[in-house]
Amino acid sequence: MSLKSLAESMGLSKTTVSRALAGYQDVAPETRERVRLAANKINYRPNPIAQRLTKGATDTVAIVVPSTLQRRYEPLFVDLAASIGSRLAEDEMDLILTSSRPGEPELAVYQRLVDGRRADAVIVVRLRVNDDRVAYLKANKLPFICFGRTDDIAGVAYVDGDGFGGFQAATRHLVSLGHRRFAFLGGPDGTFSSGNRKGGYCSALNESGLSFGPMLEARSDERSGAEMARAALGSKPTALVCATDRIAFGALTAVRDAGLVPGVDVSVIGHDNLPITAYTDPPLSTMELDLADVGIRMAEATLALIAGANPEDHRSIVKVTPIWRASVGPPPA
Amino acid sequence: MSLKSLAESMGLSKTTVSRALAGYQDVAPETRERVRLAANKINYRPNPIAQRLTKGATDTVAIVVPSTLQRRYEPLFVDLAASIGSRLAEDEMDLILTSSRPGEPELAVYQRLVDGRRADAVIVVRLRVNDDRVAYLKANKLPFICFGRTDDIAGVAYVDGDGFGGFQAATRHLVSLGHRRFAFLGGPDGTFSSGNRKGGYCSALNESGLSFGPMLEARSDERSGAEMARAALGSKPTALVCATDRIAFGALTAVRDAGLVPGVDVSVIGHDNLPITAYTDPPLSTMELDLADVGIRMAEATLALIAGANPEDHRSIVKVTPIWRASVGPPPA
DNA sequence: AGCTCGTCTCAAACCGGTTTGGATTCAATG
DNA sequence: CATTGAATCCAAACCGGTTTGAGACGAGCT
Repeated sequence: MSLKSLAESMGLSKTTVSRALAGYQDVAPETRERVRLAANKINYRPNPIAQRLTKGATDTVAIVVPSTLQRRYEPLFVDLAASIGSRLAEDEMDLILTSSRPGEPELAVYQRLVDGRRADAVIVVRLRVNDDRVAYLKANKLPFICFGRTDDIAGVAYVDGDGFGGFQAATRHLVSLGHRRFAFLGGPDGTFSSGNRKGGYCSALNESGLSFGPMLEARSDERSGAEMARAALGSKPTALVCATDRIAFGALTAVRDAGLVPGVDVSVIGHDNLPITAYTDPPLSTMELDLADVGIRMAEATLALIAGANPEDHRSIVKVTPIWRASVGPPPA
Repeated sequence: MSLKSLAESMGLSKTTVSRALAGYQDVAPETRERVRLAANKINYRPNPIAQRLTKGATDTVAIVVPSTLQRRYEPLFVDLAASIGSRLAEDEMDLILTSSRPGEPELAVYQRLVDGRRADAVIVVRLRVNDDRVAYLKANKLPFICFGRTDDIAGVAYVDGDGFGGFQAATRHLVSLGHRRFAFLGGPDGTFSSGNRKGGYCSALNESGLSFGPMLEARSDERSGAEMARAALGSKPTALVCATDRIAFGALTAVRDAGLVPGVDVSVIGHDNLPITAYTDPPLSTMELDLADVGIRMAEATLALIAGANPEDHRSIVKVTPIWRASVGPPPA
């Protein structure tokens, strides 16, 4: 079971057995092979805890579930986490999932991670424009990587979807279909992604000389989507560009409630390509970001950071692809 | 930083400092207090890895993301995991998220956990009637707890939603509304939860002397829900009882595609109370299971198991509450 | 004074690995 | 034959804690 007992049973020292298994050259090839066979036979695996103690590392990366006051519901979070985790596992690293206790501020989780020395690096999601978590981690020199960007990106590594490009392309397409009156329904004010998506939206309207129309911001759930849509419909837009699918779901409801037909009277597009988008009435246009790809990139960047890489060398922007469905059509005549 | 340096800086031995912080009585009260203050001042935290090494435990619980060949999308998984994790954190335990690598059988993940000695206990979700993971964990004596039940529950601990009770109550209600022709759209054949829900459905129909109607089983996603509904509509049911919300979403689409009005011509009910259910057209009736509660129960059971408790003493069934919305109404005249 | 007992403290061993710095053996070299 | 050096192997130290077993000291008792 233990290195010691294995060594004793072979009449060798712990040192030799350890080095044999690690493949060092200063062990006779014949001995190396003998040790390997014996280790294999009893299915020996070095105790990871002991290895970590000597290495002085935890071989662990933490990902923090964003806390929301309400229900946490983050449908795509697992996809991302699972992808990160399975890439990390290839390097014998564990991914731990941490979340704030009820009522506890989110930053407290990061504090626990820092001074409990429970992880070699942290993954931060749902970035805000001005993010205290980023500042805290930077100050405490714990390597971290963001899913999403933030305002002060000096010295930070990130992987992000190209929200700007996605929303720009989508909005251009709506313009080309003939839409002239738009509204943007965004996520929470401070989140970077929502601002970024809004940027792409504005940019496309700008180049066509069209006015931005109402640009609202609230929570990124269905309820808030419905409320924003209700407010926006006052200015008779023919297209609602929504920062997330959940907002778009709410918008669909509001459009119907106003006696209008989504996809005919008012076009709606979201972002995330949740599986259900293909099954709403009408099916929702949306944008897709390959989270498996994002996860792998994040995991690899994390490994590099732990190895001492410069965070600024580990940034990437992943393409966002619009998916057109019946919730978008030409504006009514 | 380390116990040793703290001890030296105070002119005490490691032993005394360690015992003082642990609150042993054989340290002079005055010394104990002095040590506590000094430790506090430099914000000392014992290195968890070192503690684990002596304790011979990993202080870690693993939860395995169920692998599906397709996209993993498990919208409520995070809610459960976050709840488990935050309860475990209160006892200084970490929750690690593991998932199979692409193409790897799910059981391999459990094997890695067992012989890599990376966790003190495992959480198993998405139980199958006949579950090789359960058998494997039992055989290898790694404590585990299931979210859901399985066929051979001897020696296993579980927390599960009362799918039987929920579907029974819901079906009774449909009967009382006047429905007489039903269909059940289930999840994958081998999953316990789907079978259990079907059981509740059958039981309610049985007691009213009604026939079960078509009972289908396939994947629990929207697409498969649509296909099953299409097939079931052949026998002109007035109510579709669906094992999950995602199946129900697909069913709503199929009903509309057949030129029928959901909630008027055909009632539909799902299970999970995904946030979007309140925003479909019509809003979807569903059933709710309090996952925060489930998570806490599971975490506490896990802690007990690790402490050596008998698994069979740690089983609970959590209430499932139907939520009635416009997708359910009386049958057409 | 000699003994016992309680109180407080600490050196050393241990957990299970890795790494350092020899030690031993033997063949090749001068 | 003495030296050098390569090839092997290993004892001991280390990572940072916890626990065991014992020692030092003073008070209380005979």
